[in-house]
Amino acid sequence: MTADPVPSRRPGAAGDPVPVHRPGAAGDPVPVHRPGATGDPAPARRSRRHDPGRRDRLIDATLRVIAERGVAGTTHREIARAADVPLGSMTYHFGSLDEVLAEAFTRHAEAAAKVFDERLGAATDRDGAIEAVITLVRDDLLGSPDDLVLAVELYVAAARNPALRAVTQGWMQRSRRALERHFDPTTAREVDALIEGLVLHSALSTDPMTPDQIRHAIERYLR
Amino acid sequence: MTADPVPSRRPGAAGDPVPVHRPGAAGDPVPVHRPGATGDPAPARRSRRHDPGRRDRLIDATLRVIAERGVAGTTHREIARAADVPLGSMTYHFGSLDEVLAEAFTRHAEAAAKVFDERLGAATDRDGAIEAVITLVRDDLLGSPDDLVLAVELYVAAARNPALRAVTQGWMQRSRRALERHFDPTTAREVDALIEGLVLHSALSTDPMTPDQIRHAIERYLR
DNA sequence: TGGTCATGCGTACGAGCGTACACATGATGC
DNA sequence: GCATCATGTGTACGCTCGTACGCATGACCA
Repeated sequence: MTADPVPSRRPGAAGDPVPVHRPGAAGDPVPVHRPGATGDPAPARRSRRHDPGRRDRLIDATLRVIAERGVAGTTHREIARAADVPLGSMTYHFGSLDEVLAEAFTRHAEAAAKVFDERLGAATDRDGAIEAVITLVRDDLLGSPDDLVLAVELYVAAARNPALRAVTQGWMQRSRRALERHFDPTTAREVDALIEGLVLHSALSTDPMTPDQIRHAIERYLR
Repeated sequence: MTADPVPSRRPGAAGDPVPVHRPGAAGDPVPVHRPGATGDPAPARRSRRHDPGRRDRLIDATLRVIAERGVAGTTHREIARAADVPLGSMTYHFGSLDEVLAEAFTRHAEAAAKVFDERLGAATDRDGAIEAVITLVRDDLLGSPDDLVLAVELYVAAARNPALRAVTQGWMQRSRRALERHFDPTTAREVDALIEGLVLHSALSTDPMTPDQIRHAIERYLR
């Protein structure tokens, strides 16, 4: 865990997006993966060269590992195992573990913000916006426990790592901005905080709030 | 990080509270500590036997380390260094690192709940209770950033560790109970969540809420 | 005061980590 | 079809971790 200078070596020194590799065949999902039905011993020697989209799959795998084992349990080896790629592939695609984490969290925050935008963008009046907020919390946020764990993990990681703090900031800003399309800035900020609290409490409570209770809390505040 | 069976060896096998050691001299704070003003080389050989209260100081040191480096950066060695005791002392007083963490968090939650009780216990009517909540959030929770970090760290640790989850549960329950002395259960729960969200947002925002904004949010909800 | 033994400490071990880097590999240009 | 060399992998290194355990130490009893 070091966020020092020098993003590390890596082939494509100057800023090209994907590490290197040429265009090649079209990017079908999961190019090779598990051999199919082989005996357990002898892990087999698969041709795995030229796998475009591997970097993306690595980030997906990272999010899965974080949700399952927490940031503390997220290692190069664990991610590589989850994505079924060799360990060396990690240092090839990413300069450091911090870089992987930051990119994974960025992607997650991006996706979450998108849901926020969509839900609230569909509303045309204030009542619709209130319904949208309720749906958002009840179905999207509380509906996927993995996302919830990811959020908490992101919070605590952000408390320590400035690069991640920027991600958290951006996320918060975007959700607040979405709320401001329907409510005044003060209300937006307060509702945002309320949502945060409701989600967190529900996530950690053995006696989680019911959908009706969620609805009640939000309506009480907004009406 | 293993929470398996067998709490480990340790001298006082059957359940005695403090590890072992006889009564001895009265428990003054910080029995020995740093030599005073010695040259850096040669760490000196201090007599350190018979140090009652060391276990307590280790837990205090643990909380300091967690606040400073996070749960992930909290190791036997780091705690021992912070408390200025030898590494071996850790395994002598605690069966495992998990045990240290659980005990530290329990103490922290206990202290936090006490503040909650005191603030709300002093209130005699509903308006007083609302003022108490505002003071609590503004001065006690947001006033000490360390506590705030500890809270978030506890949350994420609890998501993974069942023993810690009990601590979090107890804490939440106690703060809600305190609120219920002045508000109906539904309101109590919702206010509790609101507080959580306000604190979290303020903690992570580069643009933290002002005391007035805190007051506004709570009053809006409760009046 | 001197012997005894519970108390507390120094040190070492095996495991797992992030990262570096030499080399195998197979797509590309002739 | 073959030589070439960028692309991707296997492996090893140095480090820190949690934990175990043999032995030094000094408080207590006679």
